[in-house]
Amino acid sequence: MLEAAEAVLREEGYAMLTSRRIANRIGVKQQLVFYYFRTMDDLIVSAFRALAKRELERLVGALQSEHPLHEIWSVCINTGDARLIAEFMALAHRNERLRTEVSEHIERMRCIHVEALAGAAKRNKTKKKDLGPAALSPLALSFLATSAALALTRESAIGVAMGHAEIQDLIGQSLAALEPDRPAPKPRSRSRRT
Amino acid sequence: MLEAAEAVLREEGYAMLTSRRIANRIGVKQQLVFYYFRTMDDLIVSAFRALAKRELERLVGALQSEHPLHEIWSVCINTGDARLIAEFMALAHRNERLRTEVSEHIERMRCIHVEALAGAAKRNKTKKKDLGPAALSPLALSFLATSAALALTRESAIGVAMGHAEIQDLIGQSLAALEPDRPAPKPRSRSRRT
DNA sequence: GTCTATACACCGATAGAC
DNA sequence: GTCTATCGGTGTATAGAC
Repeated sequence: MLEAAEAVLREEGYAMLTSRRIANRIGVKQQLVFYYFRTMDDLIVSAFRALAKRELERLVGALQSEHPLHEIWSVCINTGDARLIAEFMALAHRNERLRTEVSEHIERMRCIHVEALAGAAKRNKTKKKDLGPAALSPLALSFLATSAALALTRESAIGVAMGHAEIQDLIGQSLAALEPDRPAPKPRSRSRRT
Repeated sequence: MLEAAEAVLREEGYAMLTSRRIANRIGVKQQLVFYYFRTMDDLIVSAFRALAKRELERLVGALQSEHPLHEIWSVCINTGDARLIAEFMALAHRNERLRTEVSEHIERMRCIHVEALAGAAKRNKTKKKDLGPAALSPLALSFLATSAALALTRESAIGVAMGHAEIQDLIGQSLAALEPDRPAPKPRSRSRRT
């Protein structure tokens, strides 16, 4: 049922997140939604909690990989699509409980990023001067990287690509500098400049 | 009328952007909305166009100031609040005409940013090595700065501040490096770390 | 231009049978 | 747990008088 809610949110937007549509999607009656969730607000908060839990699990999974920084970036850039995030953000502005959930989730994720970056920096105290733009504090780096990842997915979703290739290259180089035991340097297909 | 629509969008979200609410706000009957705009979709597109025009005018105004880069950053960071942007982004995912308007607006703004940064870089070819993280291509710099500005306002709107002070410092230093004829180096009030 | 009147669909939520 | 029945409210949109 939360899956159905998430699908409606992603595909049709929060204005269409109604008890009837959710019920239809799983083949039950509309009133049953109010048996499991007292109000639509409760449902929304639960749906976000499920999404946040999933994302957190992906992130801790990435931490245990051989190249955690590369994995974390992959999680950021392949995050549940931009539409869903946009819907939850818009909802969070007017739903106090959701707002709290979202901000706590962001802070939790950022803490994990910072720890991973700090760990990589410690393992990497040799020749600091070759890091280039990656020579920032873990906190600043985490913020910039997640901002860029969100902007990349958001703009891709609406058909903007200007500068994306440059940013992908930049991130790739920074990752290689921070986590040098290279995991297959795949050749980059240069997307067109706009 | 477009002002009323924007106010509803900002304050109540796109689900509440109805002909009745807009009409109420300006003291007319609901049906009059459909006299000026054939459908609600038309109204939404017109409302975004008005916002985009306003933003563009602010930006070209900033270009003519004495410290264009500092002014442009000020425009980015004081952009129409995060809620409104979130609503238009969510709408753009399911409204083809709005999607086109939004992506064209983003590209237009980015082009202007790039030109301003390229101009500053040309005026600034002395000692490139002190630029720090600001020694990136104009395109990459523009992308990172706007991403960061959006993330700062978005997170502030929902009560997240982790890392914001660091990023503001970083931007401030980069601006000072790129546009050194200093415009009153105001002392930064250090916000609490979270 | 602005209004009245109106059609018709959908919404959240409750009460109560099975 | 899932259903039927039902409430009052709100939505987009059209037709037509003034």
